[in-house]
Amino acid sequence: MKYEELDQFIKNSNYQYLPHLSVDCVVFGFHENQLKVLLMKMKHADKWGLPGGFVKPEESLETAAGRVLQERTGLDNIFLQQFHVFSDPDRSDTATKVDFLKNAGKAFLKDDWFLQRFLSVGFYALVDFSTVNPTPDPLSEACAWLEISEVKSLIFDHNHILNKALEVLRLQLNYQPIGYNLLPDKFTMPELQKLYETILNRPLDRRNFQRKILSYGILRQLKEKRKGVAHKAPYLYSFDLRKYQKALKEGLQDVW
Amino acid sequence: MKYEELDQFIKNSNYQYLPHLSVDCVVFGFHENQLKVLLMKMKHADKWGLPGGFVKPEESLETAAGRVLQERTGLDNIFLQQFHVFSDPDRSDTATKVDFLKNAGKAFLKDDWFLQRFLSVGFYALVDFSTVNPTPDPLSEACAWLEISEVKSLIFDHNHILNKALEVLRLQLNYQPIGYNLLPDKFTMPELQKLYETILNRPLDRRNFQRKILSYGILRQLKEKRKGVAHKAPYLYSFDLRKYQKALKEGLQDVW
DNA sequence: GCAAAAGTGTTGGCAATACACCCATGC
DNA sequence: GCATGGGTGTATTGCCAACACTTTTGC
Repeated sequence: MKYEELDQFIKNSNYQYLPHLSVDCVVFGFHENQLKVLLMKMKHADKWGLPGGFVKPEESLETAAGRVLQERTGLDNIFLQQFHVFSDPDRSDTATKVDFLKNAGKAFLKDDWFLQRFLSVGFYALVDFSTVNPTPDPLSEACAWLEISEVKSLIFDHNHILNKALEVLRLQLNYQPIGYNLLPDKFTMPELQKLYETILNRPLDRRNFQRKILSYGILRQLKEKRKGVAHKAPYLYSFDLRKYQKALKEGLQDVW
Repeated sequence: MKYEELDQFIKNSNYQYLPHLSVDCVVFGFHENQLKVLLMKMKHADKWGLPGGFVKPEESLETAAGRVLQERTGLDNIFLQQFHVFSDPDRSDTATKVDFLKNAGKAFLKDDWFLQRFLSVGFYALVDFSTVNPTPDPLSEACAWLEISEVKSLIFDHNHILNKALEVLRLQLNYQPIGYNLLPDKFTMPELQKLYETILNRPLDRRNFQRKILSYGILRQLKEKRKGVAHKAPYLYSFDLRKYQKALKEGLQDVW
């Protein structure tokens, strides 16, 4: 990433974006039976952080988050869900930011746009791992998928944001279908089960899982089977998108 | 409300508060078997709206919402839950605000603080109706409880905010206990049931309701009964606060 | 004694759990 | 042919929904 780009970014921020406000995205992907999250290696700081960005004067938060993720993944129409605003006045400590500017060899003013207090709106995104093209932004030097349990200390309160996203995701599993955004078009029942097990971090019974997930009526069993695999070939499934959307809207089940 | 107060408010806003950002609160109360919401009659506009306010430079959103509600209800330590950020660029149309300033007999500048675009963080609050002392703010001339189904057209996107709050409340009923914040310390089983029925807008079976709610283990049956009522005297109950809090944290039940 | 509200109990059906057997494939 | 993973079936359990009878109180 070129010096001029970062320079440009910092210089233009204060009139390109709304002050005090950012969006941070927890992008979940599923690969080799692991739940992964997209992280950025920050420049001039030996830390990783969530992909994030700022909000333009005419954008909704959803548009802003979508734009940020389009830039970081190359994907349009990502499944995005706002889940919490992080507004602790001390959430992004100034020291870290001052260090960043210093290490970047930049002079800074006491009321630099970049140094102001930020509230951040957390979004989580579910994406098909295989279609993502991770791309760093002006503030970061690398961009990569990390396995959830291997994520160490992140910048600012990003660990907190990530944990909250996971918590919300697990909760939503109870009343929303999941998988359409995380899996390829065709997938097998064991793959879908692994996804659930990975998110819940707990094994599920094969047979009961199948019965339950089929009872939601959102799956279509295809005629084909997965080819070229060891052992018995599993059937391929795809989501019945209409019924899936309906389930998303109306919820899967109610207690009351 | 005196002219000077509104004048003062508008003049001071731009350095007292963060720009572009507001909080709006949907305050639910329960009275005479009805679900009520606290609304404000806006000055110089023949419309009602949600109690709201702005965020000071050193406040978290939760602190800001708590402060606003303390002023509007007289209560401290209100049960507050942030539920969504409303960020449509057109959510608060400028025309309405210009009208407001005109009707208030105020000159206004094109880049008036008050006329800028606002994102609003929605909070919902659950309060004990009987302890609230509704108090207008500088922008409103009255403050009153309205029955949910009798709420007409509100200012800006406040109907949308209210509906979203209701939706979230109904959803949370499925995995969180409710009632501690909405009912007096002692209450009867039929009263608690009416609360649930009112929120869900649907009748429930007496006997099944009792079994289910008791199975959560968050209620304590008291020795006393409600006195001075017609017909058979119902038992009084109170929440076991420790178990109630535990249920709030851990959730009532999981599908997976 | 009658109406209205509240306390308590029973039953049938469905759904979640736990578990077992058979089938296909690679080595 | 054996280990591994996948497809399918069943029996038991427990919970939920529907429903009935009894008790208390005011009039």
